[in-house]
Amino acid sequence: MPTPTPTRRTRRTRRPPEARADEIVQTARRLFATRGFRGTTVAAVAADVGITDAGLLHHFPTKNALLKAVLDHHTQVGADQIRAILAPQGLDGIRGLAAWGEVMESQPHLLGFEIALSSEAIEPASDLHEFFTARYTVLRRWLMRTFQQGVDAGEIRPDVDPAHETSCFVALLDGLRLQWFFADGGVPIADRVRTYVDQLVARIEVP
Amino acid sequence: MPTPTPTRRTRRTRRPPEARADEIVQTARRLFATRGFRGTTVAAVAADVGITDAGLLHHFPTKNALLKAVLDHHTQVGADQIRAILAPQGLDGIRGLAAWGEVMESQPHLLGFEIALSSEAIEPASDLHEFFTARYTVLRRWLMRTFQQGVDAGEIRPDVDPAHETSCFVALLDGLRLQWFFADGGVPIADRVRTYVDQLVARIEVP
DNA sequence: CTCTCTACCTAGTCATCACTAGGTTAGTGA
DNA sequence: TCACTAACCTAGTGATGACTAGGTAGAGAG
Repeated sequence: MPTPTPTRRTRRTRRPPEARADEIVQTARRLFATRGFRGTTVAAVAADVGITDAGLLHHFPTKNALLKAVLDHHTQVGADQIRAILAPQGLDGIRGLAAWGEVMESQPHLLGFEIALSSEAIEPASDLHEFFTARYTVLRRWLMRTFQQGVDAGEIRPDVDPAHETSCFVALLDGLRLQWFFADGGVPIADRVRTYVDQLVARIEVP
Repeated sequence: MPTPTPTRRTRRTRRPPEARADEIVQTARRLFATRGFRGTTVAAVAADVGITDAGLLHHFPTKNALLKAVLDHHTQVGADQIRAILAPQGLDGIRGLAAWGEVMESQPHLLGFEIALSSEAIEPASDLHEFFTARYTVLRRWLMRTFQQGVDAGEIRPDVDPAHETSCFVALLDGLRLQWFFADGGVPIADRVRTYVDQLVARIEVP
């Protein structure tokens, strides 16, 4: 038995930096989603991409820089989705929320990502805290505006409280996300959201 | 300058093992709530108690043993609360859920605990995953039974789906917990829960 | 073909942290 | 008062993981 695991010395596949950086961010997002930020090692991300940890740190100088890039990417994607769903105004916008559950179900890794990171974002000092705070603020502002449009247009009862409805709907989404992971047998997120929105519309629309 | 930091050699305060173990579990729960399990070191818990890490490991042989003790304690306390709130049967049990928000608001450290640990519970292998799964199962079973009692007693409309209402209520609680930490200015959890339950009761009760 | 630039590697360093071996002293019971 | 148990301590060990210094080779420019 000669050399143990010869491993075909240095089969390097060199890639343009931008493409490699994208690949790293995608992989990191996937691993963060299952093991969290602290629970994911730089080496693990690098191995999944097919390079070494030192190789990865050539693209992102520190682990925190990688986190920042992942959060930026995530924010970008999330904002696009929010915009798409909340494009219609007023009550139609609210009706459109029924589709949100399907969006969530189609991207389970995305669900894990936010759960995994939310815990590490509790201490107010962290980058993560800022990220989550910003995300909530944006989402709530969009939703509240949509409710308010409906009220102003006379489609929604004037006694409906946009702040309350917004809080509850966002809470529903976050809570269902958790159940997706922990309830045995799985929770039909899309069904739950659709039914909730149906009941919501029935309750708030002007007859 | 002789000895640096003399630190009053060995001011040992020795305590009976049971009292010390309790103290350690309480402290660990508090630290887990802000930094998570991975983010909390054994030494940090020990220092907060006033002993060394080795001293702590005399009471709990490994960090995982400590986690298990904390989870057991948490489960005990949580189960007592669930039982107390869901003591009334049927529609009255549902009406009683309005008080849940106040219970949550009165124990913010308890909120953090579950958020902090839920993220590390995503991977199905961990002790934590089992803990959360069990917790959800118990809570859902209690709630579904209460809804079903109401339907059977003719207090709740027969077309109400207990599984759906249960999912949504639990999701609301979990989601509000998150908002408690991330929404600027804070979310009035108790108000949100009470209003939600009022609307729920109005929607499902037989006229 | 050669030159150069840089993506990537090898081989470390250093800090952190769970855990251990063995000593020390505070209480407790006789 | 005198052991004796055990709740602590000191001082490690080894594993892990972020990050670094300096070398190597792939690929486009000329």
